[in-house]
Amino acid sequence: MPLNVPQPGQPVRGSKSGKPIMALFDLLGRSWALGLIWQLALGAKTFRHLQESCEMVSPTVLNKRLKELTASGLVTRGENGYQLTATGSELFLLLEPLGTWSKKWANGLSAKTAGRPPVS
Amino acid sequence: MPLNVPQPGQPVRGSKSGKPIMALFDLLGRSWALGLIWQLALGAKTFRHLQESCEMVSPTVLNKRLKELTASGLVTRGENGYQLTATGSELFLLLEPLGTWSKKWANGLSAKTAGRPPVS
DNA sequence: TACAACGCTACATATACAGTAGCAATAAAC
DNA sequence: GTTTATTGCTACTGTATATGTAGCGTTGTA
Repeated sequence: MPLNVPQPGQPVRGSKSGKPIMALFDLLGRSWALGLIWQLALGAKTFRHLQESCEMVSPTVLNKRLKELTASGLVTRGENGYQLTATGSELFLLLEPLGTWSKKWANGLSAKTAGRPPVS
Repeated sequence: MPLNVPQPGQPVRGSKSGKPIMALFDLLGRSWALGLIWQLALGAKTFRHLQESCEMVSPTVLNKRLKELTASGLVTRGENGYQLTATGSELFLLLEPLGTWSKKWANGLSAKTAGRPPVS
């Protein structure tokens, strides 16, 4: 079972060039990768706890993602389970603004689809 | 062919709650979604031009992603082809920092794997 | 020695994506 | 008016990726 972690410098899914941003997008563009980082940012969690907080993730994929994220230096394994590395936390800081943005986005969308006025 | 666009408020892949951030992660965590936004941020492009700049995307998926992103209000179709909406550009602004971060990340990784010192 | 929690692995099934071919529509050129 | 070119797709097949469920081996606890 090859791990096939997208690594900057070599071709990745969606790019022959291997530009870092493409490698990153490949890594993050896999099911539950972003969600995992989000969950782990809340604190260290065990494998089973991650399964619970991510209700719909299969152990197969969870294990795969964790290995990939570990190989990419974003996640590590401490005493309390899996947790973000310094690099991982750094990435999370960049992702964090998406949280509030997504709420605005949600309001705008529901306003369109349901005819409700947007909440500012 | 149902479109199945992740929409905040209803269950999405990876979350029964339908929290906006989860819907967003579902949307962005599909192959080429992030890459497309990145490409379109450089300017409006036609379907074929997108195919070229995204060398490894199949027309099937490209069409699907474009429809999803359009339904999500991030992309629209103008005279010069597909382009980001105001909302889409807003999202891109949040994603942009990932570009420079990914380079640092790449350096850190190659330093580990190849024994080279990290470039600061 | 029973029990419970943990970190997985195995397997079957379903969904998503890649890769290639080609069609219908539009436009311009001959 | 019929070639030729470009565009925006759709259809189809094969492969990769993800889900869903069951359960094994290990570790700790009582």
